[in-house]
Amino acid sequence: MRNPDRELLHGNAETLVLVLLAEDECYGYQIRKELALRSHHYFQFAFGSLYPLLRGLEDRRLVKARWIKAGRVRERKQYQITTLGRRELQERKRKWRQFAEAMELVLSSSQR
Amino acid sequence: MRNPDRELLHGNAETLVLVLLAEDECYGYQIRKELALRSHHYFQFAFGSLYPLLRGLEDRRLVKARWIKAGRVRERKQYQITTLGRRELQERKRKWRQFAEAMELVLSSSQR
DNA sequence: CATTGATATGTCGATAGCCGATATATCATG
DNA sequence: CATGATATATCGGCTATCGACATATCAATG
Repeated sequence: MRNPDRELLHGNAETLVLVLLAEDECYGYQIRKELALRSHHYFQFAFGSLYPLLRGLEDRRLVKARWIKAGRVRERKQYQITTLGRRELQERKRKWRQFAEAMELVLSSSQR
Repeated sequence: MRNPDRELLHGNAETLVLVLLAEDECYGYQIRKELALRSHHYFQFAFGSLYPLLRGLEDRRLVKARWIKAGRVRERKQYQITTLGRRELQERKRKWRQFAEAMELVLSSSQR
């Protein structure tokens, strides 16, 4: 990806993808563009991260996929979030905020 | 560690340790306790993470260490942050907040 | 008509960071 | 005398992310 700090992304990449899919169905390439847009170009997912990640979500039934061919030979694989995926997203959002809160507690404790 | 979500910690463990050392010198076991305290028991570093991490900071000259023997045979290894370490901490804090901001941008974008 | 860049999906091996298990040793408490 | 807290350390394993590579189409530019 050329994500500015790849270690920080750890465990959050799937969350970000699920956020988009909770809104509307998307295909891989589009997800990448949309995440870049919404994060003011902070997130720039590597394809080597994105496609295996989507496969993982599919295997765990958090999303389901179908191929769309709109005149092109190389089709798009469109993903839709499942009910299970929505539940997972809620849980992940909660955990992220909990983590971020704990981080801020420590980071701000030393500024006295 | 039994950290609630170990993936989320990725890349931030060193930052948390540096925060404490920027305030006052500490030894490993103490750092673990203090981080638990300040994060309302969210962070519970594993020793298998903590000691190699401290060694890494030492190797990169972000901290320096000395052995303290206060009557005990098993001594404490006390760490002090260096000037280089303080610079690194500022940079890491900045990057963390940048990352957290990008996360929130995406997470909140779907709540319309 | 040829080249370039954007679109589009995918695999594979490498890397990095954190953890569990294990080892060792002292000291205070009950 | 046993247990739990204190204290440091190593080693192998896991998992998420990434870089490099492969493949293919289509639109625009010169």
